[in-house]
Amino acid sequence: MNHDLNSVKKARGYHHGDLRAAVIAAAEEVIGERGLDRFSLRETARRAGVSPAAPAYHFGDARGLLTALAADAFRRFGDALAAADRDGDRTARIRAQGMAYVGFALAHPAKFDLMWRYALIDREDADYGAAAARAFAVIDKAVRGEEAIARQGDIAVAPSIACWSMVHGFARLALDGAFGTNEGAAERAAEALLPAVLRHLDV
Amino acid sequence: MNHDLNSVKKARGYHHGDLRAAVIAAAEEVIGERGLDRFSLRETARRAGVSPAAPAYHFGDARGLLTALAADAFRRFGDALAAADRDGDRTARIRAQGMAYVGFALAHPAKFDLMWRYALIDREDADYGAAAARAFAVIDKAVRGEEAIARQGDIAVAPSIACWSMVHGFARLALDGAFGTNEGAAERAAEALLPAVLRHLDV
DNA sequence: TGTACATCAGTGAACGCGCGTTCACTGATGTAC
DNA sequence: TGTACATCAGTGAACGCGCGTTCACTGATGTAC
Repeated sequence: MNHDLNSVKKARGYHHGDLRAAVIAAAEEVIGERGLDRFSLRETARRAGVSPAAPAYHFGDARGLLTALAADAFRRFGDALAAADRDGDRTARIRAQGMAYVGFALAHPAKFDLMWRYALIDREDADYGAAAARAFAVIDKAVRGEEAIARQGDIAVAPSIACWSMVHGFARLALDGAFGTNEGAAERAAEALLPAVLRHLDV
Repeated sequence: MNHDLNSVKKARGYHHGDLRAAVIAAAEEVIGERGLDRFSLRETARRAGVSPAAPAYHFGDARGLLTALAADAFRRFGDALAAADRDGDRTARIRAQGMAYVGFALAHPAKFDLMWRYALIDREDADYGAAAARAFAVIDKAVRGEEAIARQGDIAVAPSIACWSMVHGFARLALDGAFGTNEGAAERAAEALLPAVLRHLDV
């Protein structure tokens, strides 16, 4: 267990062991602490304990690193949505997923920012695109159901987009302080307001 | 007519005439062309034809300028929402306003970004806060109606938040390329998809 | 099992950049008498 | 109406900063024989 951490700590010198993963983790730490707008590749390298040029070997440039991190974030996001899609009637499933959507955004604000900040990432990246598409597929499956998707295709996607829009908008507004800027205000708003808000979604 | 432009062009030298407005306009131009992430105070000063230190006289620092610009943007945004709130039944009014909401975001993407990017602005600024609050009040009035607001207060604000969340989320997703990244894809999505999406809002 | 050599995965110094802000200054304007 | 003087609204050079990237290099590892 904890193989990664050990290899990271021990294998000092020219060969790090798993620098790629270590740099991703460091980048996550940096944007988590300083916010996405103050991300820096040099600071990330510093935290990973390597020279400023080291990340380039694995990611090419800063954009490449952030794209990899965004893809990773989208995968975890999709997993969180899928995990929330448990048994129950359709309405309950959709609401549970909506709560999970907003919950992820509030728990990982900088990551959530990054996932959508196209100025900083390579939106043509296949890995990123696949992870993002999969997350939406999880929503679409809960809202329309697999048979309906197979039967209707993309034509009748409006209900899923409506659901997506509502939870995405709520999450963004909460993160952007629309429901208060005090410590924990967003979380309290999500708890107090989101269930009532989701009742106005008719799909 | 066109007094501003003339005074700007003629009054070269130590006294500009209306540098405050000129700097705001230049900043708007900069973020419109380069995107909010590449805003720069020096570039703004360059475009306004003044020294890099000039904006400080009116705005203190870069954050002060962006805050003033964001407040300005929120005022116009509120105006656009209010202008869309014409006669018709309640549902039609709400939908018209939703279209106006998304329309503004797509027409002024950088401004819309700025309005919510509080890493860059002073969220405690009274002018900004008032302009933002007024925009939401316009939505709330259309969704709940004036008497209901007076009667219920903030307790029953959920329908308005639901509406706000849905249109805000749709706008952000469209801007962030969720409906396609080609030229005009966001606009086409708004036209083709948004009316159908708004039908799933039950307030 | 030992050795030569290619390749991998880094180092760290250096480059040039544009940035936000400061500072001492000064030309233009407005006001009091 | 004229003049002294305070205040306003800028100038422009300079400072120091951290940044992303490049470059020549080198130690560690893996492979072929």
